[in-house]
Amino acid sequence: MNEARPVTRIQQKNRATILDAALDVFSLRGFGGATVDQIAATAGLSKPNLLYYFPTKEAIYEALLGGLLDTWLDPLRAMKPSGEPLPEILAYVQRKLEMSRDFPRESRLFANEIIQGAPLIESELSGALRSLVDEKAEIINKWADEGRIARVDPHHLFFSIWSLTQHYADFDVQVRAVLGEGVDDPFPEAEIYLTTLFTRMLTPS
Amino acid sequence: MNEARPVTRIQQKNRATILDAALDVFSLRGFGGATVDQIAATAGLSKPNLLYYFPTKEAIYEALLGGLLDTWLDPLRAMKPSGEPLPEILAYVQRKLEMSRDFPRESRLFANEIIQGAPLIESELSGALRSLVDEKAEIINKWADEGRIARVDPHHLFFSIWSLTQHYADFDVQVRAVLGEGVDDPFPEAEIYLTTLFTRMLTPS
DNA sequence: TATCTTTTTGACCATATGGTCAAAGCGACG
DNA sequence: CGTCGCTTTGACCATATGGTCAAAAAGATA
Repeated sequence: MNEARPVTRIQQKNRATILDAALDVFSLRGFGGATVDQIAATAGLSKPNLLYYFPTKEAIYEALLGGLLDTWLDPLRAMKPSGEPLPEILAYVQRKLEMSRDFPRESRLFANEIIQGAPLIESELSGALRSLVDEKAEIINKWADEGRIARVDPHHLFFSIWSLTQHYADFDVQVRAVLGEGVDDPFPEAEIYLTTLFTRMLTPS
Repeated sequence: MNEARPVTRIQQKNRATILDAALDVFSLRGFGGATVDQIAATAGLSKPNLLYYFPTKEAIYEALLGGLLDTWLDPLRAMKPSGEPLPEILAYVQRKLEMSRDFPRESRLFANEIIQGAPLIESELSGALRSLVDEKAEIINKWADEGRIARVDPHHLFFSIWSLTQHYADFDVQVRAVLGEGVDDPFPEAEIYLTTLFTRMLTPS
């Protein structure tokens, strides 16, 4: 019973290679726009060989998306009611911004999925995501009750954190086009700006 | 020389129908994921008939995208240096939010294009878009110089306006999933939240 | 080295897809 | 009513695409 899946070295390596290549392709073209041949070529494998590791194109996509939402929410999970309100929130913003900087492909994959109606993860959105957000929204409300931050709609606060941080990954091309050649890394300025924004908005008057 | 294109009633109607159907399909599936058959079916036309009005799938896509950026920027153009700073900016935010509410498909089409690297409009991004933004950034800076708003990075200010407002169109599914069944229109609350956010951030301390 | 399992591949298949074309249908106008 | 130009369509085509399969190649194991 020990080897239901005989995960060999080769399998581990090739699965990882395939998923990495698929992330490249899916995040750039979306599910429908991606082809198995493109993924196989990017991975440096023949198409039948790729299909030896994953039975279908859907299976690759699902493997990528599975757990992505979880990873995406880890920074929010880390927001503790015991901490100081503003630093906790700013830390969350910063972690999300770091994810946009370090994992832009994952962000774009996620964005693509949502824009296209989240056919695969809608249940998770209204399940796990929603309950986590509701739970954390309570914390925000409690902090506001205590006068430790200004009162804001907690759900829209989270929306704003998501959109502001993910924008730098998803709309990277636009950001760079607008900032021009002179700016090769928008993230340091983004961090300053977002810190200012949330500090000013949440500091009790 | 009056009728280089003999735009008949039928042509006008069918072109409009096709573009509307194409907007449905492209905004939901992206360029690569959309098929001519889907568009034709949505438009209620046969495929050859559709291709009588637009020579290729690309042509339909380009027709949709052409001018979309322009329309998208109109609210920004309306921001006048002669007005009161905060109301001008809040009006811009509100107009953008209204566009997300009233034209979500256009917003998603645009988002798809950018996420996928903006192959078609990158030149416009670093051309027309960039110069308009630079011009309006000057105004923001001037207002800050005069102490009429708090100082912020104007480019990132625009990024934040775009991302916050478009989020409600592009990530609509997620927004609704998180807010739950009880909320059928997130926009009124969004407007309040965004007004609060930008007011608090931009009001001079 | 011989054997057994895992991995890789060339050849192949059915269907989907973007696009063409000649011919038929239709509507305005003299 | 007949003609002429615009519109529509069924049939068709080449290529792309997701996926299969039997057999060869390459490891692992004894």
